[in-house]
Amino acid sequence: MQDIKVAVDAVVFGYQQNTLYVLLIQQKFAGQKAYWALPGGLVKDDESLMDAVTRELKEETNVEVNYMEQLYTFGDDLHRDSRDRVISVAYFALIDSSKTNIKADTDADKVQWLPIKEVPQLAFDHNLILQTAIERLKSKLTYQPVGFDLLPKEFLFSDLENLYCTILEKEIDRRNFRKKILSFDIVEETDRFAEKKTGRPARLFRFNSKKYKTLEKEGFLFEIKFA
Amino acid sequence: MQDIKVAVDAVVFGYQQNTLYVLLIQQKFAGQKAYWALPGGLVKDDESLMDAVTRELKEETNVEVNYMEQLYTFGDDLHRDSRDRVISVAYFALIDSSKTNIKADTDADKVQWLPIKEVPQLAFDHNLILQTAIERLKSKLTYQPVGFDLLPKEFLFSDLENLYCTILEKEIDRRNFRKKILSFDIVEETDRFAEKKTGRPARLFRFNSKKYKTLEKEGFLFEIKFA
DNA sequence: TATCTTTATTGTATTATTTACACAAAGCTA
DNA sequence: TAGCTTTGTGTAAATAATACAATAAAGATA
Repeated sequence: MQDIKVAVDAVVFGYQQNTLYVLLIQQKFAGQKAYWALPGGLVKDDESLMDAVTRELKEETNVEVNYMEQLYTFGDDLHRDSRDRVISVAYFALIDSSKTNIKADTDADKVQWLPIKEVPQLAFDHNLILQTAIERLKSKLTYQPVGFDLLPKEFLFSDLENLYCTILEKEIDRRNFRKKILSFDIVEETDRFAEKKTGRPARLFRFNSKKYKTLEKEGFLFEIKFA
Repeated sequence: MQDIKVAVDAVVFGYQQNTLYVLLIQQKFAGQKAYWALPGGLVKDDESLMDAVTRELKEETNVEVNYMEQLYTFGDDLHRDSRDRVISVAYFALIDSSKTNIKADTDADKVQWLPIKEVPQLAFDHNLILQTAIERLKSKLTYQPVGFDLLPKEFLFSDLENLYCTILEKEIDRRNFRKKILSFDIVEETDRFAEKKTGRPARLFRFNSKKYKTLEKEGFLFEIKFA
């Protein structure tokens, strides 16, 4: 008789002002050291993996994401959870964090966005899961238009550019970047402008995901590379 | 108390003479219709996922692979196995099938290589798993040098070219393909030639995986694209 | 109101990469 | 030795990537 438990965990990324954030929770158990951890939990017998992670996210953080995909299943370390044999199917998710109301702290739980550069030691093997997710994000940014899922519906070109610079940790030539993105014909300008304090007003742009899906079916490949 | 079983399944690809094969098994159970299936089985409480799939492969098919990576975890269809709730962590593997002695058929089991174009309806959701693996193979071929794991240590350039044509289902310009591969400097010629019946003798080549790993660390990217 | 500061926007020349394309070389056979 | 078969090779044209700097728009300031 097999005795292995199945959990799901979610790495939810948010982006704001040149900083990439990850969503973490802290559950308080009497007498135990409280580690920050990825949201997640055990899968119920009658729910799909995807439903399980969606439910846990909602329960623990009140967050509903823009984009989610399976990341990797962690089950090679037999003692990744010191109590039982638990394998975790980890998910990778993106959200426009500016529009999200994360759950307020309760007596039992805390929830927060933490810059990925400031993530401390997490529970279980969650640092490894996070690291895997960061690599996935970096590589996905270059071959799928997932960056838009981290931004508001209408955004500035400079925001998009900074998002790429920040996450990929590279310098980008602004002219070439803009030329490249616009050549894909999946980002369109709106007639609105950002409210800013200083400098020339910046136009707001919008990602046309319908158009992207159409082009994708026709064989179009999104791809961003840098020198 | 959770009641979900954890299985592993392996999609093992082999290649020979312009044909991509997958390794399948058939287990005979009294009174049941016998479907072909991917090799795999339940994970033991004290073994890693990777160990489990390696063990099952050895036991069921006697095969040891050149390359293996986790593919995807199938657990969204609650009835993918009609008996119990089972999630399956699927693996993707490559092998030089010419050098492999697969297990001989027994009273209980059959094992065979089947061309992917001739795969019938399989057990459980194994057709879906296979399809996912084929897509992974196609995409990996273009950005990692995994094709070599399907070929003998020493191979003809025309074999490599045909492998790409066959799997990607595309035409390739021989000169440009050769130029591209050689430009990576990870394939070296040997001083040996193939024994052939007809035509100009063809030189044998070898993939230098150490060199590839070195270059990879320095930031080199393998990439093959076609018009 | 002229000037300064700040950020947004745009184009071109150079270089590198990708593509298209055809004929000679080597061995075998008749 | 003529013909068949498969291997092996180079160049020109087209396309894509890169490097690079001046102008536009608005508000702040003198």
